[in-house]
Amino acid sequence: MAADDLHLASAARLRASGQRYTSNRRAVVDVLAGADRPLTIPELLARRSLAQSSVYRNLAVLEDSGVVHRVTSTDEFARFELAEDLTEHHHHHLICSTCGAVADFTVSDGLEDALARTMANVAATGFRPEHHRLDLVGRCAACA
Amino acid sequence: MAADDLHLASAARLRASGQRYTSNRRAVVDVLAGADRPLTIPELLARRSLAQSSVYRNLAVLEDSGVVHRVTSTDEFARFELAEDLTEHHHHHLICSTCGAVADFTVSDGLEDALARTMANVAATGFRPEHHRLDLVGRCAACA
DNA sequence: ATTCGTGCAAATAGTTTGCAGCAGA
DNA sequence: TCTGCTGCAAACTATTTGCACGAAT
Repeated sequence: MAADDLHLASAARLRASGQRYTSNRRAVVDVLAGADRPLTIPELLARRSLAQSSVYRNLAVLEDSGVVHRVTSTDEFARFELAEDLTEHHHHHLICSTCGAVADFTVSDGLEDALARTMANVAATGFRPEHHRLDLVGRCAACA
Repeated sequence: MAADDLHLASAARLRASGQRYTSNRRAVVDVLAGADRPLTIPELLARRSLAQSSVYRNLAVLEDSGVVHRVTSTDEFARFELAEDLTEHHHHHLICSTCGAVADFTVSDGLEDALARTMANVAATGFRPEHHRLDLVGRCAACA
């Protein structure tokens, strides 16, 4: 997706939630769009000088509006990435069990289909699946 | 696995790490063995009256020794369960996106095989997979 | 006797929030 | 103008740690 379309789509989702697409929020989306993996707040602040509290607040707003997605790792930092339907890139995460680093990866369509079938089956138990989370946990190149 | 064998195996793993199997640690293993899902520290404390700091410290020791496993959800609480090779019950988690509740579930052997093949493929990239994590995120019965 | 575990209370750190000033509709 | 965003600093909360005492070898 082109950068302009991304911002247009982000603005639309915020507007749908009664929120504005301010320059700070645009900056957050920009930084996340330029990363090839989910970013922590310190990483985000290192790439764009913003008030920490505004970043926390804006990420919460962006998450509520479905523009960004929160990723959980093994360390104490929350990580954020753009929603998959904005990037049009369904992917999963490699998570380092030692340092908590997160990288993106994809799997075959066949496996994704199998996952989708599994989700449909579980729906019978009273649980309403929204999406799945397939992570590979192990040692990253730096920690191996 | 019988309760006695579980404690025997737990004691052996701790000893291998140069740690003792104290009554507090045994109590933690007991409580986790009696739960059908990962427990938070508050939940653990509610089931057995222990000092909070000891529970945190003992869970860290038990995790290092491979007796318990830490589970991450969407809320701010860490959750703990017995290691799969102690319970002999490979499973995955249903995670509520609203309240963070976690429940266990299993998938077909076919899907597990496909996951194993995927893990083998990713190994080529410099990442050394240790295990996979397949979670279904959605609304639990209480939050639906 | 010496090493390690325990429990209380204090410290730490990621995240959230109150508030006064500013900006956009 | 009026609502809501911003940024600073203070508050909040899960988790960690210092320390003195007790238990185990």
